[in-house]
Amino acid sequence: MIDHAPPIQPLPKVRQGQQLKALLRLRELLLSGEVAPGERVAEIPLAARLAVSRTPLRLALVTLEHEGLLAMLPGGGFVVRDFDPADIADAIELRGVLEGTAARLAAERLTSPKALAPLLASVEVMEPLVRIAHPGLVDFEAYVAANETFHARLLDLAKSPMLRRAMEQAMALPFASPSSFVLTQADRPESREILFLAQAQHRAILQAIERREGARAEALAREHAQLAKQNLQLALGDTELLATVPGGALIRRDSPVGKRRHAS
Amino acid sequence: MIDHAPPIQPLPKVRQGQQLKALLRLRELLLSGEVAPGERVAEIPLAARLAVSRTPLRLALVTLEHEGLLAMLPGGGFVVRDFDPADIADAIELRGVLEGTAARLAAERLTSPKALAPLLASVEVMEPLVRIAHPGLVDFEAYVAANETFHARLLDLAKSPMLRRAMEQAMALPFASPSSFVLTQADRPESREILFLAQAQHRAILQAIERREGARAEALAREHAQLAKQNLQLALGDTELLATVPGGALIRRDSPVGKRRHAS
DNA sequence: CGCAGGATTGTTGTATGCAATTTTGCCAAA
DNA sequence: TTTGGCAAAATTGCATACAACAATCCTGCG
Repeated sequence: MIDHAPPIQPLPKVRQGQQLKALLRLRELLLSGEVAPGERVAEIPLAARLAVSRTPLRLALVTLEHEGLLAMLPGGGFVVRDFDPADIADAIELRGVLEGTAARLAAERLTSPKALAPLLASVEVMEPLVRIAHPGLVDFEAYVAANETFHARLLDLAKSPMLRRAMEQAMALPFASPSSFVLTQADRPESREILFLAQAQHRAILQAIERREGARAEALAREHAQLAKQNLQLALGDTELLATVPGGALIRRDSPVGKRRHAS
Repeated sequence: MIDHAPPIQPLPKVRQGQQLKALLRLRELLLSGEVAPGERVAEIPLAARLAVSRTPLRLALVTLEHEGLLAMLPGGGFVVRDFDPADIADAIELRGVLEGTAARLAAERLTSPKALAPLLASVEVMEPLVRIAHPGLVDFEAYVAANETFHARLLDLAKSPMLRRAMEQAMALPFASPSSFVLTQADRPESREILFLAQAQHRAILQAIERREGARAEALAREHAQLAKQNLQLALGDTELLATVPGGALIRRDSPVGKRRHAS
């Protein structure tokens, strides 16, 4: 029994020690909005807050700048970035393009139908969860997990370290992640229908890859991402909903009631 | 006077001082191969060589890791990465996909024909340079400059900061840059023909955007990138040629004599 | 002679002190 | 009241010292 395709180059992109602590805690602070967008990130108090010294903190700052959550200031130092709805939409569009490419490459580079087993497995996990006839509430947690697995396996099938890098970079912004807006419809009555549509697309993508129909696979994966964009539009109208999405605190809605800009 | 404009738009992604010096010099050392692929990067001697201290050097190391030129080691520290032909091909493919998206967005988001002026200007600069009837040698330097301008203006027209980010990341690998393999054909007799073809694609992309034919613009931009892939194949067979391309020292050819591994 | 254990050396990760530059606050002058 | 400039304060950037960790080599024992 062979675990499927191992990574070609096991690159340990993982920091360790204080630097990792700073990175994780600060990222959490940013995504939760505890350190607000527009706010200048002061190193010394932040280092104290994170219980690390300035040196590893500074490394983490540079990393987060590359991830896109921070921006450099002309005079030095960093600010917390924010994103307007157009940015979010473009981020999702971009993910769609990259996933489309992954799907196409998966189709073009498929060697044996057996290689599709992991992808198929994730699809089959989701299948019963989205059945419209299925009684009770949707198990969103299980769906999200399987959904992310699906997208991860799809990326595996593309067999392209370069594409993987690009995808990781694109999904560093949390609201660009495949499942980011799934939970926004947890309470909506039509949620099951939407998930059913998404699942239909999953199956279609799988089929297209299996038949080596690269162009179709690409188009389907792109359209799949449009679903997220649609959910974004819904969420933008509902402040509470927006607060539940991962990086929701970073989304700037152009003055719904009044412009609020507070430092700390 | 709190008449603040909200935009944090102007992102000065520019380092300064010692950090910048370390970044530029080290990047140069990496691209030229003076610090060879596979080699572990020792901080202390390198700091001495670059005439900076370890602190700014370390920041530069993290940056270069994000750019993809370095990789972290499990025990700590960094190695110089290398890339096999399949990686290069995928990098070019990826650039094609992103530029295709830029072209499509440019078409979809075009407001006025006047906005095309900068793109048109760069096309017209190249026009006389590639005329087959044109006497004398091709002015490659001028062509490369105008070509890069073309691709930069195209990215402008997409009006998408997110796409810009992705593109910058993808082109951090120098051989993925639009002009990287142009110079490899400087001596070839058919160079003018190839450049003429490329220019025809430039014109076609411009026209498609002008007519707001997004799908066509995307397909053309993708095909345009295929030209670079073709030049890559040529360069892979010629060691001397490969040495002239920007990041050529980073390309690993599995065996000296014409061994080519098909990436599919 | 081989292997294991330990000391030693070299390297990276972290902390802190210092210098330089930017920002801020204040006061004076138009 | 506004503006210009100057000084003080705070913050970033840099350098170095120290600590922890890993690899290596030597030595002693089996």
